[in-house]
Amino acid sequence: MDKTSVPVVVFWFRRDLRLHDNAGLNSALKSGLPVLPLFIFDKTITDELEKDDPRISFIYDSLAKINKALRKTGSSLLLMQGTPISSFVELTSRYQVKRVYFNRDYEPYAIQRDHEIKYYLTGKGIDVYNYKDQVIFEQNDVIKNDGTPYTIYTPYKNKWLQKFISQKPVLIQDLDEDQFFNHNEPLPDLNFLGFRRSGIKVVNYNFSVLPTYEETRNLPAEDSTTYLSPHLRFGTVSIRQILNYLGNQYEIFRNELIWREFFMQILFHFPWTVIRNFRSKYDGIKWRNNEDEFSKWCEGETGYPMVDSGMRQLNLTGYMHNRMRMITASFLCKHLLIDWRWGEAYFAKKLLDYELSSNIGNWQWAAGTGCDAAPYFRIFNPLEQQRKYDKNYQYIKKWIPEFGTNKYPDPIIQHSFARKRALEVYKKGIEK
DNA sequence: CCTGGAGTTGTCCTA
DNA sequence: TTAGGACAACTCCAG
Repeated sequence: MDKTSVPVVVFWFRRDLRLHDNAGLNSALKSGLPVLPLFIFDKTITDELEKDDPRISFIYDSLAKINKALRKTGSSLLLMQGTPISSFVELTSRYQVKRVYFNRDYEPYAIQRDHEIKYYLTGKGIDVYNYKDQVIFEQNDVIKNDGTPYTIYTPYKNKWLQKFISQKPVLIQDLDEDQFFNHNEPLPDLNFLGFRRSGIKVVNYNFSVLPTYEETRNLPAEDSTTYLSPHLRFGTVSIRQILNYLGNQYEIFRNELIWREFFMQILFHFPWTVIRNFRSKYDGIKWRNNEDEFSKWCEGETGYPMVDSGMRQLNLTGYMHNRMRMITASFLCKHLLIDWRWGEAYFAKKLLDYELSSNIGNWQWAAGTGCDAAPYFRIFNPLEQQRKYDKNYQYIKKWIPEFGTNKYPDPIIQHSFARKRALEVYKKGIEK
């Protein structure tokens, strides 16, 4: 194919699937050259997923929306498939690419990928520009006075807020629609790309629950969470716009957004925690790792309704209420003594909002191995949690239709026995 | 360098 | 019925 004669700059969409308030895209549009919008279905990632993974469907739908808006400007999205490097080899052979723009991503794989792409492009004389977009504060923006990263949430949050409040209000920029590259690339359909549509759907986020969020956020039956997380994961919303919208209200909810950035900077500074305990002190724990018990946990067949209901919500919808995530995770690590990495991997496969940094951080928290983690002797009692947070069995009955009949299994383990055993195994694991 | 206060989300037992 | 301490001491962080 002949190289088009028009010089272009490329904006590479990754986890920022929106046209509005997109830092890298806005800068590309100001470059003075027409912007070619690009998305790559990265084989290294998608080959590990099921063909009908609901997250692929969501990405595709988000891209289709972007494409529809681009069509009105006389442009369209270029969708490629393969490894990022092979895609850029092809792209630079087809277009006169002058610059490539993208937003920064802090996961170990992404850092490595972006490094390689930048090396390849700059070698061809193409300039690469990247931007902070998915967080308010990244990397070393919020660090201690001695220059090292925080590992405890509360002081991190205090510094985060101090910086956030003292910075100038963020201006949300309008999109310059005349600056897109004029072309007409048809968007291939999902099946053509080798995927199938999933029955599981990402729902829209809902801020109408915020006024009661503080009182009801721990009651899974109330369903009073925002469902914002998958949108933050894939960047269909802008974190700046959300914080602008919140203002000084809804402090408890805002804290959750700060947790997100806390764990992102933990992963950035301590990438090895993806596979290793944050605190090596806990490396000696002898996990039982019983496969039969693990699959019962996965399927929601442990006989503990407060565990099983959460797992079934996850399996059926791709969501799990936050309170249930804590209970199911604690049960796996403490009651069953199964390595947190097994649970982490299962959540990674199933959660629509799966975010490496939060998943690792929170699983290590539940296991007691993480930074700022729950003390190991803090063992959730699923019955106590039910009395506190689902006392009318509303949530349980919603997700376990056979609850209360003889079809529902007996508990696979007795609580007081499991509790004692966990205390012993942990204690032994941390002995010097 | 030293010091003291604090640390997301619990549970169980005893008085 | 309810309040308080034990769980086990440790590390982090600011002054």
